[in-house]
Amino acid sequence: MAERKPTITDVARTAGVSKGLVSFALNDKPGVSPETRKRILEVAGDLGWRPSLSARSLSTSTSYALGLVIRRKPEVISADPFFPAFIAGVESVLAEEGRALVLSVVPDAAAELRSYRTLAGDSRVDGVFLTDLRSNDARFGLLAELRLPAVALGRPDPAVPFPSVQLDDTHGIAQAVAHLADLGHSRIAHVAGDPHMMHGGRRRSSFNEAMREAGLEPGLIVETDFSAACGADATRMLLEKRRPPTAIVYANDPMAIAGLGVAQQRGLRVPADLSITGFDGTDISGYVFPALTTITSDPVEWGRVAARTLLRLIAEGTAESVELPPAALLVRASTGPPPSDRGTVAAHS
Amino acid sequence: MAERKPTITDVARTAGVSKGLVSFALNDKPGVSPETRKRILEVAGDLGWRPSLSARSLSTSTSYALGLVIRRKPEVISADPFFPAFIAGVESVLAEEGRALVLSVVPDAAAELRSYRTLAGDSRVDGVFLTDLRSNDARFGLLAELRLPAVALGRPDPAVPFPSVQLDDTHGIAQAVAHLADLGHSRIAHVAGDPHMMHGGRRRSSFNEAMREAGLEPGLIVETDFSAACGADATRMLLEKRRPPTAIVYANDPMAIAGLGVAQQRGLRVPADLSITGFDGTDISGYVFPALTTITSDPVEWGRVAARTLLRLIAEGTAESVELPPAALLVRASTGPPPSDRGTVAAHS
DNA sequence: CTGAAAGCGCTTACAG
DNA sequence: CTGAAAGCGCTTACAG
Repeated sequence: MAERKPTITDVARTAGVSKGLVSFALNDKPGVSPETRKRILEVAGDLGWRPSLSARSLSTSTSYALGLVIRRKPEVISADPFFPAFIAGVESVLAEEGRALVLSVVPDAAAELRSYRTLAGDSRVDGVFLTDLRSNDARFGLLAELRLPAVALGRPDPAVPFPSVQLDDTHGIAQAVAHLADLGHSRIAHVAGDPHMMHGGRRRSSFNEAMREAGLEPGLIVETDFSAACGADATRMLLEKRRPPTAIVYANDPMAIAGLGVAQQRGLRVPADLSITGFDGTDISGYVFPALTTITSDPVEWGRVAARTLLRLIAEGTAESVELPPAALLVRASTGPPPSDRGTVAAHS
Repeated sequence: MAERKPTITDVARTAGVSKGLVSFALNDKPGVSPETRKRILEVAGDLGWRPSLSARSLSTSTSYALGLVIRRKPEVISADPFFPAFIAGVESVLAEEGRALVLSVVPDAAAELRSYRTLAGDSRVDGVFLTDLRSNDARFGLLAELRLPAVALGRPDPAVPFPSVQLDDTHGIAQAVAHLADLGHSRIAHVAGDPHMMHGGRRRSSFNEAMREAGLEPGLIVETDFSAACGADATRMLLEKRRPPTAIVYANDPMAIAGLGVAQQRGLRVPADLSITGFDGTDISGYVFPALTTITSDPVEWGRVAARTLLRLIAEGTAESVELPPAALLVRASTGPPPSDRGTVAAHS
C-alpha cells in the first residue's frame, strides 16, 4: 500500500549510521569518510529518499524559494510582454538549483507592500526581485526593515544597498532619435511611459538629450501609463497639433502598435507620412504592417542574470551589480524619411 | 536590537496558558473558552505573533501554496496574453486566503513532468492548476500517482477524476462563422491552433460544424502552434491559393494581428478585401487598425474561479466542476461583406 | 474546558 | 571520523 515517504531516519537505519551523519553526507559537510558518504548516498538513492523541504526550512529558516511581486492592474497585465519572458529566464536557473519562484500579482501600492510583508513574515522566500523601480521607492525602506535580500531590475534612484541588474535603455532611445534625425526628421515627439517609474523617466530624459545632440529643438513629450489605450490617446493628441510631429518614439511596443493604428485610421501612411518606433522588440511587433522599428532588449537573459545574482546574494551575503548589453535599435519598416524631405533623401539611396 | 520573532511559546507564556491552547485558539478549534480565546488572540496581537509557516507545514504536511506549471518556449511565452490575466485572477483570491502561488515555466514536456514531480516531492504546493490540456495528457496519470489535487482548465478529453473549470469557446467560433456567413462570405478559412491541445482541437471542430450549419462547404484549415509567426505563414499560404478565402477565423489574437499585417502588406484592404476575426479579446486587439473583431473570454474571472475550486478541492476533498459564461463575439471593424457582395449588402445598411 | 508531552523531519553544536 | 541529543515552532492525540 501507499508506502510512507522514507525519512532521514530510514536512511540512517538501513545505512547503519546516525541521522546526523546522513545530514552531513547529504550537505557535503566535512567529517564524513568518503566510503561512508558514498554508502549513505547509495542507500538514499535506493530508498528514493528526498529530504523534506519543510523540515529543512524549519531548522534552517530558509525557504529555498525566490519571490517576484508584480504590481499591475488586471486589465493591463497582459499588455506588458516583459514579465513572461523575464520569468522564463528566472525559472531556467531556479530549476537547476532546486529553487522555486513564488509569484504575487497585486493591483496597487498598498497591496504591493503588504505582499512583501507577507512573503517575509511567512518566510515564503529567501529574497526578491524588484521590478518597475520608482523614484524614492517605498520598497527600499521596507526591504531593509524586513531584512529581505533583493536585487533591483534597473538603476535605483537613490543608491541602494543591494545589487541591481541593469540594461542601458538610454542607448536605444538615443539610437532611435539619431536614426530619425538622419532620415531628416526634425519634429520628433516622444510618447513616454509612467514618469514615476524609473525606466519611464530615464527613457524620457535620454530622449531629450538625444534631441539636443542631434541639434533639434526639444520634442513634445506625452506621459502615459504604458497602456495601449494611453498610447492611442497620446498619438491622437499629437496628430491634432497644428504642426504635428513627423516621427514618434514610443516607450514600449504596445503603445507604438496602438499609435500605428491611430495613424492608419486617420489615413496617414506609415512611414511615408509618419515614422514610428517602439521599444521592447516584442514578437508581435515584427508582424504588424509595417513591421515596427523598435529597440530590443533580452528579457529572458535579464531574468537569468537577475536570478543568478539574487542566489549569489543570498548565499554569500553580497553580489556585484551587473550591466547587461545595451538595448539596440532594430530598424524595420515603420521608419522612413519625413514627408517634405522624401524626394531629397530618396535620391540618396 | 533585532528582536527575535515571537513564537507560540512566547504567546503561551505571556497569556499564562499552554502552547497547545494557543494553537487551538488560533485555529478556531473547539475546547477553548471564549474568554480564554479572546485573551490569547489579544496577546498574540500585542506581541505581533505570526505563526511560522514552516513549522506549520512540517506538522501538517501542508504548504499553503498552489502551483501553476506553464509549458512554453521562452520565445513565445510573451505572445500568449492568457496567463498574466489568469494569474492575476488566481492571485486575487489567494491573497485573501493567505496562500501563495508557485509558478514554474518550462520549455518542454520532459521538464514539465519533472516540474510536477518536484513540486509534489518537495511538498511545495497543495494542489495545481492544469492548463493547455492535451488529448491523452500524460499529466493525468502522473497527478494520480503523485496524489496531487488538481483542477483542469478546459474540458479534459478522457474524463478525469478531478474537477475542471471550463468555458465554451465553441460558441464564440460558431458566432464568428455565423456572423461572416450573414455578411455574405462563403469561402471562410480557419487558422487553427495546436491540434494536440484540447482547445486548439475543439475550436477547430466547432469551426467545421458551424460551416456545415451555415450551409457552406468545408473551409480550409491550417494548423499552427499559436505563434504570430505561424499565423503569418498560414495567412500567406491561404492568400496564395487560386481561390483565396474572403474571411479568416483565427484561433487567437496574435495570429490574427499577424494575419492582418500580411494582408495589408499584400495591399489588401481589411475588411473590404478580406475579413478577419481573432480570439481572446486582448487589449491590443482593440487598437490595431482596423480594430479586430474577436471572441472574448474573461481570463481574470477564470483564474478566480479556478483558484476557488482548487482551494475547495483541497479543503474538502471534492469540488464541482464549473462552467463559465461562454466566449462571445465582439464585432469591431475587421469584418465586413466580402468583395463581390459589397454593393448588395451595403445597400441594406 | 485545560495541560503536559510526543511528534513532524531535518540541522547542528557538543562529546567522544 | 562518528554518535547521541537538543532544537527549529508548530499540531494533535491523550490525560485529567
